[in-house]
Amino acid sequence: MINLNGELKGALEKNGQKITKARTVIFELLKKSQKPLSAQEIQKKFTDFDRVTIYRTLEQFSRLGIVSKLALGGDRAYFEYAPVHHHHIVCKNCGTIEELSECLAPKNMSISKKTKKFAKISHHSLEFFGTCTSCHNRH
Amino acid sequence: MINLNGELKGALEKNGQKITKARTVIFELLKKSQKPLSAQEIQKKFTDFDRVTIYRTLEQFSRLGIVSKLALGGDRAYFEYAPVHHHHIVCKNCGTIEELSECLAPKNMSISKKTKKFAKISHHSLEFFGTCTSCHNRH
DNA sequence: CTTCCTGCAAAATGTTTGCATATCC
DNA sequence: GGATATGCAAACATTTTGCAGGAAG
Repeated sequence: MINLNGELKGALEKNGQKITKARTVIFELLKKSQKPLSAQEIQKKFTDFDRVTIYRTLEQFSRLGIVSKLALGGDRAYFEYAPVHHHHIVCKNCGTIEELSECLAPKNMSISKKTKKFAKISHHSLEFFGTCTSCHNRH
Repeated sequence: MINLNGELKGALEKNGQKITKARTVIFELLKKSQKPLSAQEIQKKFTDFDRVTIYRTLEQFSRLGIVSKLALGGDRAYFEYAPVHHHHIVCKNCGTIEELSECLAPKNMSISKKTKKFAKISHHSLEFFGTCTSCHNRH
């Protein structure tokens, strides 16, 4: 927690927003997590913060572009610190999420050529679904 | 509506489930739609069906594999009749959805080689986001 | 006439908003 | 001290569940 926060501090100050306990610890948690986290998972770690604070913080981080918000097919949103864009595999059975290293999707440019109705492509989401080994073995 | 329903009829009968008005018209609507529809959009077309019936029907179709359920980043689910797998572009501003013709994602097999934790990959979701021409022009 | 479906009411879940108080700078 | 954050309560939106009456085969 020493000064891993330069990045966060910069993004917040640029917008006249304050460095608070909640923002710092939530950012740290996302940064060290090996997988995307939902608001509830974060809340479970920090029961002393109200869930509203967690939602507001995550939304803000996503707005500032310091974390990404993912739609992984379930009923809730996931957030991850992802300086390098990548994809995920989600277990249909237990929800386990694994990250895949590099971006495997076609370039936005090649998509622009295929659309009639869009002026600009800004990003994409590529997620895989399947069965993780432990659910698979457990039959 | 004459006999476009062979497909639906077969899938329902195989599972001892009944062919009803709601199922028939919702299936027809999805089949002729050029884009994925949400439960609310369907309800708006068929105000005489309860929204619960619409949710149950869509969930059933998705379970039977005759429609696909999509997570397009918003807060609700979308459903489409998609005998041929494809992707979409969604306008970040107005939500307009355009279909892209073919599948552009890497083959599941090539993904299997990249994961340590998964025994099987069953499907994927690839969606693009951007600004549609009409939102772009409207500034 | 039995089984499955639908509507209604109610609940569950995830997320957002309003406002008074607390915290940051 | 002034601006921004937080907690609490309440609202909201989407989706799910329970149950009694209705339609399908």
